Amino acid sequence: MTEGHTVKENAKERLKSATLYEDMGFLLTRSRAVWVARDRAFFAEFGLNGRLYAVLSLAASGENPTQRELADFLRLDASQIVALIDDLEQRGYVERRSSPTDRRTNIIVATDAGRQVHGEARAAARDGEQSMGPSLNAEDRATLLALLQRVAFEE
Amino acid sequence: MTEGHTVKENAKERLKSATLYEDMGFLLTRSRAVWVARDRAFFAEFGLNGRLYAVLSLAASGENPTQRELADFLRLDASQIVALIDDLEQRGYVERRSSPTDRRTNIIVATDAGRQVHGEARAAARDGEQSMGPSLNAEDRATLLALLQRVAFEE
DNA sequence: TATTGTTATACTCTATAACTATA
DNA sequence: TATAGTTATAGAGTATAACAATA
Repeated sequence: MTEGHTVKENAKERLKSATLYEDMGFLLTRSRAVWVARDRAFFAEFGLNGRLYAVLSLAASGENPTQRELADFLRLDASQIVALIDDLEQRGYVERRSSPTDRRTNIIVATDAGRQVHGEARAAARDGEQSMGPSLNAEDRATLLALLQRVAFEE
Repeated sequence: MTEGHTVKENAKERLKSATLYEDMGFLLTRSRAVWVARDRAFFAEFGLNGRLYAVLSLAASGENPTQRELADFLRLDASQIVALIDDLEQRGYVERRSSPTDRRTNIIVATDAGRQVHGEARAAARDGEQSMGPSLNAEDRATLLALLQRVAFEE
């Protein structure tokens, strides 16, 4: 039993000698999976997931994004934004406001309820990161954030 | 036209003021999407995708992993490993060898052809990163890699 | 009893194409 | 002609449950 556990952990360490352990694509994939699996629990408390949270966050930013701008920023197809907005709108968290200058475009803004939920979900995720997150100090965290911002928005 | 492009880019910059731009989960998700979209072209040349490449890479590592060990290292369910190995085995890139000490377990090893393809795919991805990748210098890249290794394997 | 590999299933995410109404 | 939003569809990725063989 304890031996089994030890063997399994040793295997995990052993495989770190593989070239894959230096592969950026693999590390980004595994890091993201670990991170969102933890976030999921905190967001589920508010009926949200990562994508709904992201849209709500931008809607609550005060920048009045259009659906197209949401799609570009989140790197999702415009068709996916439709379903996400539909969902949040039905719950009364965001509103579609037609632009006064271009009747094709919708401006997405968070309602009071939407801002409230976003604030609570954000706090829950932040607290969760502190209690269960990786052992990154403030400096490491800021460094990682800055590097990811460059990779994420290079295209 | 050029104005439209400018407006769109400004919107993207404008939304960076949102709290989401500091959100680790979002940045990991977007970084991964950007990275694997680029990798996809290089891997497709060899009939591979990110997950097949990862399994092949571990099979070619010389560490003789079992299917269970592959699942743990890649953070995939054991049932997903079955299909990936089936695929690679049919192409003659890996073999299932039953363990001499435990008849339940399969040890996965790359064939000569598998090692060959893995080497070529790895070189193509590396070259592609240099020509199309983010403007990270060697130090930034190493820093990012080390931080991601910690996040990816914290659990 | 517990673990390895396996099959099956459902759900989410992602990628594409085509349509409409406006510009 | 081009763009914003929408609908539809198929494929890839992910999460769970259950089973047979073996430990």
